[in-house]
Amino acid sequence: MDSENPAKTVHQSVARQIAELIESGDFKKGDKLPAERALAERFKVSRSSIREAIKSLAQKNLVESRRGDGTYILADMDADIFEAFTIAFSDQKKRISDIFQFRRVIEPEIAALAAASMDETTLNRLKVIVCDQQMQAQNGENTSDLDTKLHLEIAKATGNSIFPEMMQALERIMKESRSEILQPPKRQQTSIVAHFKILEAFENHNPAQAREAMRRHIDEVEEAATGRNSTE
Amino acid sequence: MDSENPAKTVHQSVARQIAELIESGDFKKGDKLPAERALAERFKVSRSSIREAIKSLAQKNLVESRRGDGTYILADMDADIFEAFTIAFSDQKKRISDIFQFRRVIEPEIAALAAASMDETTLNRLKVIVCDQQMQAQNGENTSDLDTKLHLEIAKATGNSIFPEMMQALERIMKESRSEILQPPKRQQTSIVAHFKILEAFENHNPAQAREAMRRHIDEVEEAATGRNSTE
DNA sequence: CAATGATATTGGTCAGACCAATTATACTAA
DNA sequence: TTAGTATAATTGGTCTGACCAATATCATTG
Repeated sequence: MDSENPAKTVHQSVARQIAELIESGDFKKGDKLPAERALAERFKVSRSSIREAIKSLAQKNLVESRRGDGTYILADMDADIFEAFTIAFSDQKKRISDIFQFRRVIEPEIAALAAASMDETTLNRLKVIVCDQQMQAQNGENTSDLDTKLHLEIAKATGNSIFPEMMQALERIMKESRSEILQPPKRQQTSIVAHFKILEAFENHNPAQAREAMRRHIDEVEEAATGRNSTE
Repeated sequence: MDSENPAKTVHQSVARQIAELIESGDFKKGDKLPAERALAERFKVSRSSIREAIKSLAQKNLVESRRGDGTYILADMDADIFEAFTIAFSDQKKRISDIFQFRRVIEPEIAALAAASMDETTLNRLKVIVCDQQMQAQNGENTSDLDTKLHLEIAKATGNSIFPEMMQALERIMKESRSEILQPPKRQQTSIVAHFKILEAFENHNPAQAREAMRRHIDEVEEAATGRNSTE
């Protein structure tokens, strides 16, 4: 990944060297790092560069500086360091969880409202979408577009134009957060099963059932998105 | 969250100021930030501090520095969310009943989330707002601005920035859609009483209570707005 | 032994200089 | 005129060395 690249700036190089020192066990969690001036001499660079390097590490929550005291190592750099260096977007992670919290609030209610005012033609349209999805999935294609479309159509089914428009806004936000979750086939199938359950609730004109089915669906999707591996 | 803390270092303060500049629209996405030397002069701090501030913003993927070129604004995440909702909402005028249906779905949940994560300083801020509202009402003034502010602050208290951004966008379309509902004094008082009940739920850290209090409040407001009596 | 106060050490900030990459400008040649 | 090129100006990256402010250390004192 990034363990072998030129490190085009000095502080990047230093940050990596410090991380390696920690990783190699020379320094461990809770220890105090050498003073900035000492590190500067040791690495033959200026104190500014040391400071910039430390700042990078601090931003990733790997170390913490205390004025007048020293800089301390927060994390044990086994798996942690890999995570910190590859993720590098703790804000992005927060954003994604925010999005799902929002969806968890809004979408079950949307499903309930849709169930309450569901008519046959609308239901048929939804069925077509899910069936297409099922077929695409069987062909190994990516079904995320249809997934988006389904959620949007459900929002439209509420009869309240605010809901679909909000869904589209949400879609835009998710795209910009570039989470772009590549669903493995198994996840896609799980998702489709959930969709059928939601359709079932619609067919029954049962808002409570729809709400619950959608809630579970969102939870499942979040689980898949937030990285709970998806190994097979 | 972090909008109100001392900023105990210079670069933290500067980073926040720059972030605010971006948020306020003085600088927008894709723009080039002023040169470090210019920023240093503008904020009356050394270039080192500017650099440290920019470094923390860069780590959050808010800006990106290119040597020999400049520092560019990648995104203001919250502005993106607000924009997405604004675009989605601003198509046409919404029916008032749709707006209230939407609020009935979203705001009780927001209140519940806020109650769950309520801290004392936030609660105090809310109390100040409602108290001001009470006083203004007694003077016969219109309190709708404070009302808006309260609902927004509650959304912020969830800690999820999507909610407040959405509320602001919603506020905009409400302003467009409604013909300036002049709340009669009696209605204002009813509203304020409801606000106090919501605060009570917050004080108890009771999400269910907060949800229910907000739900009733929205219903009352809708009743007033859609003209359902408000007789005396 | 506990409280106190001087001193040393540390991270934070500042100033000014130079380096290196990029852009903008002016000039030359086709 | 236009294309290409050398040159200057601007920008972020690095360095140096100094001082500030918070903290820790330790000798002094009661």
